[in-house]
Amino acid sequence: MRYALLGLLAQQAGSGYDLLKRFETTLANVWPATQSQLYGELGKLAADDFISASDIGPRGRKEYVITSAGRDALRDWITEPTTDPFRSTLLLRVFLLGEVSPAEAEDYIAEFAALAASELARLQHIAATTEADESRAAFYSTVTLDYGIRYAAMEVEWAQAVLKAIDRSRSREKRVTR
Amino acid sequence: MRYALLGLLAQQAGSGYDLLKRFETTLANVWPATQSQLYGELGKLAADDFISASDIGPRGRKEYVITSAGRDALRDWITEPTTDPFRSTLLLRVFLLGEVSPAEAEDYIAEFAALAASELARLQHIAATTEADESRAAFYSTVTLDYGIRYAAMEVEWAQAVLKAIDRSRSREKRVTR
DNA sequence: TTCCGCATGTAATGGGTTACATGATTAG
DNA sequence: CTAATCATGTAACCCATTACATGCGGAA
Repeated sequence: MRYALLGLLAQQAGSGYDLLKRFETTLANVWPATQSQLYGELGKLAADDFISASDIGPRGRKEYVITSAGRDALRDWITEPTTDPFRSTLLLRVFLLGEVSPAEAEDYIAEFAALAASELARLQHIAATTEADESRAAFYSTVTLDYGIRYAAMEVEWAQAVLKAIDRSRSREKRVTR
Repeated sequence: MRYALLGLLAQQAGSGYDLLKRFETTLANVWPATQSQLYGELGKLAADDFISASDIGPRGRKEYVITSAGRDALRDWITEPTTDPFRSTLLLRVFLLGEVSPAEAEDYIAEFAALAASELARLQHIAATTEADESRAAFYSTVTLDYGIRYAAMEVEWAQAVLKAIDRSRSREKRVTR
């Protein structure tokens, strides 16, 4: 969260409220966070002198700006190698799908396929309705969107492959039982 | 975590230590957890009567068994629709890659591509060296592995596409500056 | 008898989620 | 005047990570 906010402030200064709005339309897709968390983290960033409240406006509005120490910290963080521990309730459920009836398992996968397909459509819609911009920030924004699209497409294909495999093993079982 | 343990116990009873071993070789790939967490959760599951210590052996070993309440809870949970909030430090970094120099950005993606490729190789090796088994549990285990392979392959392709796009925009910039 | 593996836990800390809580401005 | 939006925060709780802590049993 820390670096999500620092990154948004590096692109453009603003208040917590501003950041919240920008956050929701951009980073929330790759890094969900709540309003509580955002304000809390802003306080900590300010305490560490990575950002500073440059101005206080109406309603106690604080305009935050990134400091040079903040910029340095951000750049260091961005180029650190990524080690994302992978954790998925979907795969946890799938792994345990042998514990429910074959019919329920099939339903579960089918439901997931539909969900993934609608997510794919949603992202493709965004890609289609966003016009290109020359900035580097915009470039990397489309690149992250592309990741999402490939991901969703992969999930749809996988789910369909699983459904086919379930069908195959069902007809095999029938043959044996007969 | 709760249901990961319940699921393992549904497949086969055992001690915390047993579960830890089984966990490491199976579910840890989709749901990382530590030994601390495992023992803590076992205590809570026992307090909720989802599991019970059927026997106490040497060294204070407790043999846990799933109860019928536990089985019911597990089945209910497995068939609940999946809503995985997606959170990725990779994509957070990529989104902010405009904040570092183009050369650093390219390096970062190239490094990631290599990482993803080695992960893909690792998973394909597992798939190649695991012989098939007829059980339903084994079927869903290969299905989760297949997801991992498709995922890693997708990441490799995506990273390569990004590298190509970076190259294209670099040569475009050269042309303009000239 | 000594070491490895079995076997179980506790404590501190940090991040995230949910819910609660309050109040000022401005547009209509 | 009144409702929507701007704007900021606090508190309780849960989950996960890291580090620490202890001790028995069996095999060589």
